[in-house]
Amino acid sequence: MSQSVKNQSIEYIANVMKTLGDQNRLYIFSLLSKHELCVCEITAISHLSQSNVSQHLAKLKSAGLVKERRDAQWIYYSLNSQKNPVVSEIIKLIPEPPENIFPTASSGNHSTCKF
Amino acid sequence: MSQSVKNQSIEYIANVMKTLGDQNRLYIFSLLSKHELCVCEITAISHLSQSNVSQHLAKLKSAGLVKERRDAQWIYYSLNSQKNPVVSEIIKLIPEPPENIFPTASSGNHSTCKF
DNA sequence: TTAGTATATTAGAATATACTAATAAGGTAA
DNA sequence: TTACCTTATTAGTATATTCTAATATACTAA
Repeated sequence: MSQSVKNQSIEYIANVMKTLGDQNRLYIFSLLSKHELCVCEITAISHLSQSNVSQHLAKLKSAGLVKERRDAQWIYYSLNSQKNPVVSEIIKLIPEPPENIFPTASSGNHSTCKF
Repeated sequence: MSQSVKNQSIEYIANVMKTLGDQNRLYIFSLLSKHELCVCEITAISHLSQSNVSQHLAKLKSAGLVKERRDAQWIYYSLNSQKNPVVSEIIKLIPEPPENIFPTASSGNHSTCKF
């Protein structure tokens, strides 16, 4: 914890809590705590609609909790742990998703998104 | 951390986050992290209505975050740190309220609630 | 008992949220 | 270019939330 979490304003912490206070968003956050994932992978794992996943990711991003990286058609999301000290503290609070729900390396070549 | 926070279900953690994802409730939670307070004290410090404070406290209690203790007319609320391992983890995330907003011991004799 | 104080509950209005369906936008590859 | 894939955005609906105002409940003390 290089920069103290406690230096954040209560307004910001409340916004983080509100953002993660939705079951589906917290679940997406927990997925990203284990692996960087593209939107279609999250959509497949979560059984939410693509539109819904996209909207949840936008809120997570707006709260400074995730970052994105484009690779061809795919946009990969991951937690913003490096820049945001709150993220690593939150990770300690949430249960880890089972590893077997994630696509395997062999299935993840993205010739087409079949997840 | 005698009992691990990570053993809690993601549904429960989401509900805790949702409960604390309101600025006013998070503020009340932060007040209680420093002092046990009765409803009229919280009402005075927070500048919220008595009804509103009561409703927020009911939600905090329903989420297992606070407990109450009656003393004559007054009901004192405090954090449920002993029974709920999540509480002490959350405390680490939130900024501390300034000490000078709390009623002093001399003003707190409750001959009438003048806070 | 009655009056007064502290807290909880209810009803209702205004606002915010999550979701679906449809469409737009950005990129790839033939 | 066109067809296709991935992601984002928009509009609209259903539901949830926060707050105020009014009232009810619980306790104390005269």
